[in-house]
Amino acid sequence: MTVDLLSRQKCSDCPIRHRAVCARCSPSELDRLEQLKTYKSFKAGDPILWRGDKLTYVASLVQGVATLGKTMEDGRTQMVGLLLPSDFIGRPGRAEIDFDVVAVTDVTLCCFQRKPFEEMIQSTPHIAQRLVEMALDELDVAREWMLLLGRKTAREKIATFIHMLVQRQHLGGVEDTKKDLVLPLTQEQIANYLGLTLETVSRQLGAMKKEGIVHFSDRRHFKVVDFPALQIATGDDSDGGMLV
Amino acid sequence: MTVDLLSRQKCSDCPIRHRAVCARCSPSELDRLEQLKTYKSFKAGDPILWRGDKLTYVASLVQGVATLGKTMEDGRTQMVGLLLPSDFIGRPGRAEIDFDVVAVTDVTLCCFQRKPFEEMIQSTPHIAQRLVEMALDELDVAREWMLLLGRKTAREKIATFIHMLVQRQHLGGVEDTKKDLVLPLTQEQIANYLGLTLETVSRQLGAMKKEGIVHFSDRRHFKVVDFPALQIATGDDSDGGMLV
DNA sequence: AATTTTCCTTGATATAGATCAAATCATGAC
DNA sequence: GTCATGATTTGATCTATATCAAGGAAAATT
Repeated sequence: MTVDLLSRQKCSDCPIRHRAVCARCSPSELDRLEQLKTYKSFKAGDPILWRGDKLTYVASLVQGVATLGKTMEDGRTQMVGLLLPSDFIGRPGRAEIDFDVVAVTDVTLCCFQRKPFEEMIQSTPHIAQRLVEMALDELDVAREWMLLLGRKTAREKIATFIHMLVQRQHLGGVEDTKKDLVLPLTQEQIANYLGLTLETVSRQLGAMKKEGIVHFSDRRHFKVVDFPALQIATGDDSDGGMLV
Repeated sequence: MTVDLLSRQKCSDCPIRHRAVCARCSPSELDRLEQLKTYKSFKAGDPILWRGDKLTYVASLVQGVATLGKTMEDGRTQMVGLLLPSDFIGRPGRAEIDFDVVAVTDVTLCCFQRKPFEEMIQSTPHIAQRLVEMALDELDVAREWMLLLGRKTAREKIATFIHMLVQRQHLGGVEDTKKDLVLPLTQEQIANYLGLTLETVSRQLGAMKKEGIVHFSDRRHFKVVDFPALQIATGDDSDGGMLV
């Protein structure tokens, strides 16, 4: 799901009230949700959920970064999603997940017990509708990533990854182009996200620094210096997927 | 979404009544859906929807096979989904799709105008819930495919693809193992689905024939001779992703 | 400050799968 | 039945990326 930092700002407490389920909630519905709400914290590196875990709650990510990953028996791993603040974890109507959720940085979740949450959905169609939309958004992201994994070159993968970070971290203002962006993952994690090895990630990132497309102030903070070049390097249509 | 051929059999007319939205519909709700229903046919090779098309209807695939695909400017294409009978096309709450839907064989769709369909959802929460479940099912499939595209070898990809066809075409009975299965795609299409080239698909399929894992009676019909070997070749956990 | 650990870089080499090229095989059209 | 068109097979070669290996830089821990 796309982060909508603007709407998140409306609520310093819990973004779920604005983005995930509550955009059209009445005061009484918000009250009910408020009562279900609890918080959980995880340290960087902690597993949040393992594959096969029973899902006893659904949650909204309030702070930090987490990854969704799948691992094969021999250790090969593929990340299948990246969770940033305001993203939603959970499968209403499903008891289990079949991937791991891991905290990359310290993470705070705003949790709702699954059962009462599902009961609430039954009586509030607009929440169910919102959940359909969110699931479809995620599906679009997953499919975009399938194109990346199946057909893009290493360079295009890295460029697309950076481009995505820009999209998800910008508040929309042009001013923000000047601010440093956060690279929330190690290069090994990026590799697992892009279906590459860490060496290839290092080499490609190195090349993009040399070519003056991006600039790193330190390992975790960077700026896009040449945005048009970045966009071209993604291999995507320049129109960004909008209608012709 | 997984094909559920068993439930499809309950209705020779339109599978959507049983699978996609109507499992828990009351007679009056079914009547309303009946009134919205129209059929559309497409010839093999016809585009059903182009990227950027306005979605005026949602639909259930009644007959045939269709693919969801993304194409880059330079012609590289990646399939992001395969539609078999009883699968659902459409994005309630979304006006556009950002991939192409193409009929691989002759296709019959059972269509519902999007607007009235969405209005109906508003008043029937269980349909919305069903749609959430379907979207989450699709998401699981997409993520499984991300692992395949990002980390599996050519051999594992082909084996997984065959394995998936078996899963989706079997009615569940052991007897069916004896019957021939349909390979609905050309090798080029398989390549685009697996992020490979057609030559690699041909070579790997050839090898699996030689090794006696599969047997082709003709180009489009095959049997799995050595199912355990197939399963091992997929690279997946033998427990099939069930809980530990 | 020293030490350990984790992360990143760089080089040399190997290889799976892509690419290029040509037959051969089906299948439907006429 | 012949032709034409697309689908498949097979071989030779190439190349992007993986793999193996080692050193260096930053961050965390003592």
